[in-house]
Amino acid sequence: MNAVYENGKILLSADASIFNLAQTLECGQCFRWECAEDGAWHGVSSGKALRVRQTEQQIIFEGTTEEEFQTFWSDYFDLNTDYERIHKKLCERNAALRLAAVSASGLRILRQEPWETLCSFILSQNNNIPRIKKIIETLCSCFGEKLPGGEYSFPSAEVIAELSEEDLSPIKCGFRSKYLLDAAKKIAEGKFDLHAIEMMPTEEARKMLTMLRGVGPKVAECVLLYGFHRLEAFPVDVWMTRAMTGLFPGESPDSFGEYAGIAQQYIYYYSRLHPELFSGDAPETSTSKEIGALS
DNA sequence: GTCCAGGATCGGA
DNA sequence: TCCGATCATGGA
Repeated sequence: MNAVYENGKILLSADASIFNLAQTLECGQCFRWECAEDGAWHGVSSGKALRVRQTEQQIIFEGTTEEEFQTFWSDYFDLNTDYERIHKKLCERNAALRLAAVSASGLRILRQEPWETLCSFILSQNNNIPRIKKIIETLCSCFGEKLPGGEYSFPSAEVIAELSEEDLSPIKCGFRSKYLLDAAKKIAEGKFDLHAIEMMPTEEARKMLTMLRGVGPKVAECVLLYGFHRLEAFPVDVWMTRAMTGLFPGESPDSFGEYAGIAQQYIYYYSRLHPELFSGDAPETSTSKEIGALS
């Protein structure tokens, strides 16, 4: 993708069918992006704040520099991966996956910071997205560092490791606080090397992550996919279970191949877009008939 | 009041 | 190995 620097902004030529901000930032992979009334998205990652918005032909990045864009945001938004090719490949699998894929063709898997991703998905268990976002926002404003623009960074493992359950009570994360503290202490004390996951085969990385308390199969898959960009990871939550039953009856999650994680995001996005189709007592609609006709 | 949410853990069958 | 209860919290 072609990016030019102009008047303090980065202008990236991109069609929404290839890079769609709303699809990317609202698909449940990240929790620190908010859309303002003017349509611009505001977010923070690795202690850097950004405003970004989408027009007909462009993605416009503001509040960053050319240097920071090239060395950080370009990687964060995974601009060097050819999603057009992957999307096409997944569309060829079958009609059900094509249905999901076309609903989210501009979705990209962000390359998020592993520690923040681990914490976020520990906090996600048995919880809903609006509340997860609220908890993380409060965690950052209470214990993160204030950035020049007034935003807060995500607190490091070392900072959280020094806290008690009582210290964490304002963030109202309930029973998850002990999991958060346990992970922070193990990592801060060097008993768990999160950085080492980067070099591990995915299967070994899975086992390693689930050794942390509060990290089961689902959370581990999310950390692998969103924090370590293992595109073969395939998280299954209650939404995915319903969507799999409806769209891919009898099929195993590991039948989706090397880009299973992206397929999973298409399916997840599609199921959230049409919750009525997978609720069990769905009324008969043209789309549900279409789904029924697939199998 | 009940049910549910990007689940994991625990004890008992 | 499998299954159900339980875990905080808040919105629907």
